[in-house]
Amino acid sequence: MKRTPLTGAFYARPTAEVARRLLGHVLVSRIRGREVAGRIVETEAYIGPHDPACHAYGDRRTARTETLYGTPGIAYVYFTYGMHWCLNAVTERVDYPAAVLIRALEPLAGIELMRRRRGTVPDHALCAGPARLCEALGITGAQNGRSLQRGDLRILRDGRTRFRIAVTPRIGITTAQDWPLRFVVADSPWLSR
DNA sequence: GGTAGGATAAGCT
DNA sequence: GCTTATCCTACCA
Repeated sequence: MKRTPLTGAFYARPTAEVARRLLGHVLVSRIRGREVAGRIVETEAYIGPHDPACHAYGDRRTARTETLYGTPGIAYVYFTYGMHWCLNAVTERVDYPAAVLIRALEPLAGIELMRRRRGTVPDHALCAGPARLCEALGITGAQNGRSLQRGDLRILRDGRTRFRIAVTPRIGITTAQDWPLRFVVADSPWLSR
């Protein structure tokens, strides 16, 4: 079955809606010609200048956050805690800084390569966390600002699977801790926690 | 099963 | 100097 990329219009909508609707679709990495793929099972929304947990809170437009202000459907990849990369899909409209953090995948293809990249971890931890999935897929700052519709990183439509969605507060943040903006495939064994 | 502490650097005040 | 959209290991139960 042929899968096609989610279009720019898919991302040009309210961020929480994009976060919810990304669940079940497939993230494919073809970095350095090697294909690795997983189904998105956990996301979080970071919604613009009025969201205290968003990097662009207060409309802080800097070299780092510039990508968040870009075209919906590009990747925002940032570096944190001195050693980890995290992947987002930019949403809404140009000049409005919002994105969806991809927090966990169900591994679908290239699992041997994921194991080599991740080292000695059980399979359920291969892509269970935003930095873990970036390591498993080979994602770094080289992908920041790149389209998710073509090239090294793509998110492909897949509506075949049915599942229940659960909503919780976001993880690892210190402000706006009660905002229900984390979306998960309920009961998936591949979640970050 | 659980949690505390450390790694390690960009970006901010 | 302090914080951070994290992860791993060590240790305790």
